[in-house]
Amino acid sequence: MPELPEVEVVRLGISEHVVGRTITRVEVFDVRSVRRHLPGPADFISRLEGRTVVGAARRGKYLWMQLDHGDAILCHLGMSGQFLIAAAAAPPPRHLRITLALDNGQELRFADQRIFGGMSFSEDGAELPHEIEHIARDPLDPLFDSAEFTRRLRKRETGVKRAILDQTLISGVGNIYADEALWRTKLHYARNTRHLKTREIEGLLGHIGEVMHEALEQGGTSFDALYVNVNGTSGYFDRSLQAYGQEGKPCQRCGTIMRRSAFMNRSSYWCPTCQPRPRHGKF
DNA sequence: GCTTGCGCCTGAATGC
DNA sequence: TGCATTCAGGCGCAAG
Repeated sequence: MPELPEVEVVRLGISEHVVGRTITRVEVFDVRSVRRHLPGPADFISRLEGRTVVGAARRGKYLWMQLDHGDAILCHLGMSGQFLIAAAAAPPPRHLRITLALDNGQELRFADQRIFGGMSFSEDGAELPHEIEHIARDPLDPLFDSAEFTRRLRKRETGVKRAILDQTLISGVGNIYADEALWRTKLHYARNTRHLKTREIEGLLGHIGEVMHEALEQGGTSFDALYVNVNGTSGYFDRSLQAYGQEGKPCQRCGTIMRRSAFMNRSSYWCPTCQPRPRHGKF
């Protein structure tokens, strides 16, 4: 499950291995991986062949390869997407969906088991693809505006976790890091956004950034010439999670048994002592 | 305009 | 053993 730090690692890998190269040939092995490209796979292929990649950019979990003449290839890893760099002669990985052959004998390969991810061509999208103009800046973005986030959060009438998972308010926060940041801030996921104290919002923002920076430090060196990114599971997931997946284990802060609750067709993990459930109508 | 829940996907894990 | 069901989650979209 790639979270924002893993996507940033992928972006760095593409910067190093793909930028400056020209795409000589494109193969689409599963049309569902280009379903966001509405004109279809044939158009996708014809738009890319012969183009040169001049940069790699990211907003939230979206990343795009900037092309010559101001266009872009917009990419999302979804749940299981991976980019790999390999020699053209190397055996294809499992779940290979798209191959971009480069002018140095290597290929950029997109593998994606569950096909939640994909690629599309974005005309004039080099600066910011119009398809993702609605996506808010992410906490690693130097232009992220904390005051604006606080103002917009307060206008919401919903649970705090639901809000931080909303990509139009703040991007790049997934289910796992949301639980981690809420645990660190000692906030229950259902706390009402409208009644959060300023210091609670500031604390939450600080902890979101903290979680992401820690993951980035751990995952930032995990690619080499063979793998742009091994996959979404950096060592961070195994060693450093203090909330997500910890149901039935003692809270690492107070020892209370951690709980899991159904939330938006998935799960929320929380400590009943550190993150007390809001009383109805009170919070 | 804002909030909420569904559907897309596969394969590992679980249940019978 | 084998088949069926459940679960995981990011995001767009439609409905409320």
